[in-house]
Amino acid sequence: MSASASKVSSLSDEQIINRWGFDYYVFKALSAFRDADYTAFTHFTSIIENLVVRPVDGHSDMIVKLRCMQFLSRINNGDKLDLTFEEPKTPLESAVSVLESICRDMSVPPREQERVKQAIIETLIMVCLRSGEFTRAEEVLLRHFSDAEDSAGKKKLFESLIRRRRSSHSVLQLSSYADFKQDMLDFIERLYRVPEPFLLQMLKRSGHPGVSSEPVTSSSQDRQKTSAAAEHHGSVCACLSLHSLRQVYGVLSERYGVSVSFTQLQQELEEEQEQEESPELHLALSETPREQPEPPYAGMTISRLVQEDDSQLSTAEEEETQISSPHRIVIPSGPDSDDPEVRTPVRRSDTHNHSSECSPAQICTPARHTQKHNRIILSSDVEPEDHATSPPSSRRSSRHKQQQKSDHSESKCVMVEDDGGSSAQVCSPARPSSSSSSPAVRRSARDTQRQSRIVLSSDVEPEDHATSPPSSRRSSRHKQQQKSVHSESKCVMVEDDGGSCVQHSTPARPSATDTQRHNRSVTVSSESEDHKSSPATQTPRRRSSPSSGGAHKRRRARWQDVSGTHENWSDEESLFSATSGRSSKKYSRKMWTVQESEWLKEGVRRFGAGHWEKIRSSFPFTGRTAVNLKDRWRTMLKLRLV
DNA sequence: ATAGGGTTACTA
DNA sequence: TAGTAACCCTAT
Repeated sequence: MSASASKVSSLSDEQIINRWGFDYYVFKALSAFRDADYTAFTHFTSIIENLVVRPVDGHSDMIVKLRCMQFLSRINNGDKLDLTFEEPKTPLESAVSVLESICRDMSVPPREQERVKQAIIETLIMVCLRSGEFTRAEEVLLRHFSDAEDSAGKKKLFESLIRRRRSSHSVLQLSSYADFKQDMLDFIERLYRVPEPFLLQMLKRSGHPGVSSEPVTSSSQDRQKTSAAAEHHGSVCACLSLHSLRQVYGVLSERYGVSVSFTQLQQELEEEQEQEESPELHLALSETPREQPEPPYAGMTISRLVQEDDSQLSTAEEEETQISSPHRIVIPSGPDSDDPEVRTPVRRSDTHNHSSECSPAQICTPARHTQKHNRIILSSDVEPEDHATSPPSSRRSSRHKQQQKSDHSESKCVMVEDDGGSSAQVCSPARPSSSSSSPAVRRSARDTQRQSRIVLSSDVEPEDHATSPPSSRRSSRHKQQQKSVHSESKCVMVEDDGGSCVQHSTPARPSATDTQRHNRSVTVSSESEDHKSSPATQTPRRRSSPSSGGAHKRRRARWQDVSGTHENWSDEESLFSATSGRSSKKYSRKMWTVQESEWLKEGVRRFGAGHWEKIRSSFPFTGRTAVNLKDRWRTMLKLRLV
């Protein structure tokens, strides 16, 4: 098939299915929020967080959804002043940052943007006042409060309350935080109507009773049912009537502007069948391939988008299994189907994934169909997850010193990564100096994220505000760094049959497993954070400020109790969750990915070295500060990577 | 916000 | 324990 088809096939089953799950849980999270079931909302965002650490078929609308989730998470926790998503900001200040990101990527009328921002700021001030945090309220007032005339009155009022240290006033009682939350949700929903997720549509089509088709507004009970049903449905064998399929296709193609007719697809499938002798019907959506530039994030795995760590080392892991066992979904002809059951095993492509793609939102980020990337396989024999197959522990390939002449090979590596071939150039459009703009999906310092996990999974536990920054810890003076090292970064590329490449960059580590994988023609996804994080697991040691250490450890332990899988979390895990208290001083290193380095290079090329903040905000860096960028650039220079 | 020196985390 | 990338701190 066409190039698009090969792209499709380059997606792993996990990526595709995770995408479905992602869409579904975003949908659920919004429903829960709408229903004021904030506990459920937190649960769903938690699931999403977990999900996006895995490889996911990431499209630009995924970023939009993630931002919406981030925004709502911050809003949701906005009345808890002791939490932070990005230090040292309060949740609502973080919400403003996310809002700015959202507004950059989607066309939001300036007025609306201003209104929402103002609502957030006012609420924040009220929250501060109610909790007696007058100084903070004053800070916020001075820093953020609109100077618009129509808010002058409010400003005066707040000023007066602050001056008089009044934490109760009729104004403060007037608006409830719950209303505010719903207002923010309305804003998000007006901006971006999340389409019904593919999984729900399939469930509905399958004739499963009790599936609500309403968009985001149905009750959470309904949704619970749906969810249960979906689970039930998950690995069940099903048959899809051609009629149903046609219906679904009709709806979806219309909604998402797919111009290929069902019949065309069938023909294509037949041809394909002939060629492949596959027992399955392969409906590759041959929507006219769009040659336009791909959406900034298209083709990236979300793990890349979120973690950006994939290229550090390729652990490959479970991907091994997917080749041999494609997941297949077979949809039963539902009770409502009056068609004679057509058991033609069907393999078809995509539409589903796009179920969310071309939503009505006015996404400026070139959100486009990327149908080519996905396919749905409808057939029999379901093979439930083998992801469990855990990876070998030794993950890093041994250092291949001097393996490369240096520079050249490095840059090559960069080009190959990512199934979609999305490399550095795929960055979001440079936005001329929106300086204060908050980063895309960016999170705060690492260890705080770790904490936030805990907060998420076991209810807020505000503490260690006291954590005082360590006073100068300089003492033992290290020796001077030596110049040396030219060829530190190695790039080993492994290409599998599918053409996907693995690269091991920089600290190359033991690669026995890689070779094996290679030999076995395994698609090795570039994500890898999970395993690499083992070092992180070794609990950052030293450099602890005495005051924070205890609490920190406690929380860690607690988290580990809860999940037992802490090891598998990346440093960058926390998308939506907040952390309580200020930073502890420990950190664990997060190596730079090739992708990030490429962004950096591109940024420097575009804006020049030294404009770190501008660069940072122009690319989807996550968890990187301008200083980080500067340091990385310094390292790259040292290593002559640029 | 950035530059540059110092420190820490992590690997071999 | 050395080497080093990533990170932190602080002066500007």
